[in-house]
Amino acid sequence: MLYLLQIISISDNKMPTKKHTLEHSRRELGSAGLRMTSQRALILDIISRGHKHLDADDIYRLARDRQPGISLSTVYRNLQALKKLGLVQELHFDEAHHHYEVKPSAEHHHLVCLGCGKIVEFGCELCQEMKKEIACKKGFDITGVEVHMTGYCAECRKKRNKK
Amino acid sequence: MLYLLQIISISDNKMPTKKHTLEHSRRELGSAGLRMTSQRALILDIISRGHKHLDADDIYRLARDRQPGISLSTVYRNLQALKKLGLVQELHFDEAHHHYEVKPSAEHHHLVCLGCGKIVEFGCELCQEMKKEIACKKGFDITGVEVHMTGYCAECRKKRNKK
DNA sequence: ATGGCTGCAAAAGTTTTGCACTTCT
DNA sequence: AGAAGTGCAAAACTTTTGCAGCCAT
Repeated sequence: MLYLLQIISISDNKMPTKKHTLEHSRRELGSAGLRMTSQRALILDIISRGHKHLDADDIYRLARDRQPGISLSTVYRNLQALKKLGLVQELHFDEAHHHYEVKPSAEHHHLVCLGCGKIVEFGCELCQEMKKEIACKKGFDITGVEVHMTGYCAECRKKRNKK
Repeated sequence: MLYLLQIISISDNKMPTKKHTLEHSRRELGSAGLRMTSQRALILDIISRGHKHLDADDIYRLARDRQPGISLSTVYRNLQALKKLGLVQELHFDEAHHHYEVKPSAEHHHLVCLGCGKIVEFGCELCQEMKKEIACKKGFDITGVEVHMTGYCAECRKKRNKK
């Protein structure tokens, strides 16, 4: 499976600190009848710290470093729960990997280099316009936008030309 | 795994007929040292006819209806070969399914209703601008853009409000 | 003829589930 | 207390691979 998760923008406008997001998560969990367990907190922490793109297994291994007994099922179950809750959001990348990342507040998208695999994030004002346009045209209430571009970065283009 | 394939836009401006795409495919295959087999043709035909979003298994079952001996490995191998060749392109949707669709000529994107699962396709001129903007800002040569929006369609909104 | 392709079966990998036990609230 | 959560192991899926024979070119 290949997808990404990102923590949805914290809805208050203050700088979201770790404490904020943890408390926020706890509230969200609570109001859904779910609990905050050490595993859950650990997983949330890993996802929100890790500014890299982590997959389920990466998260599992990182979690195991800090809490050796944790099981992979727990990771999967929690990713699913958090996703369902809306605390975490799936993105979909290339074929073989699932990654996870934080999205502190601003909506951003991904640009993947097909040469070196580098992932660049970018913000985009046009997306907002696009969203409005499509919402209007199709009569949808749009809740999420994900833009995924692929191409070759400057360095890889240079390398390619040399060959 | 969850991704979509779509036949990349036929590069001549004539209305792409089945014959055209098949010949085109054959040429592309040939120049890569690959062959056109009955299975390959069948799979290509299924993908290019099926205007629905089919996953690997759907394709397998449809193929089996017409050629009972075909194997799932063959479907996978072909999807991969066609993808590598660029005759087919992967998209990434929601979590649990892989779909395939045809993209006759114009770039288009997807809007998924979270209520009823309906998938609406849309074209978007802003995307071209967006592409240019990002290419320029990040120094990339951009080869593909995929936009994926989620939300609720008019009907599902009505239903929701009634509740 | 010869190198790509296929079917079959087995393997590899990822995600889900059943169950008994534990732990938040 | 009671419901949600956990670990473990097994199951369910999806995708990939090895191999012997087949078939486009």
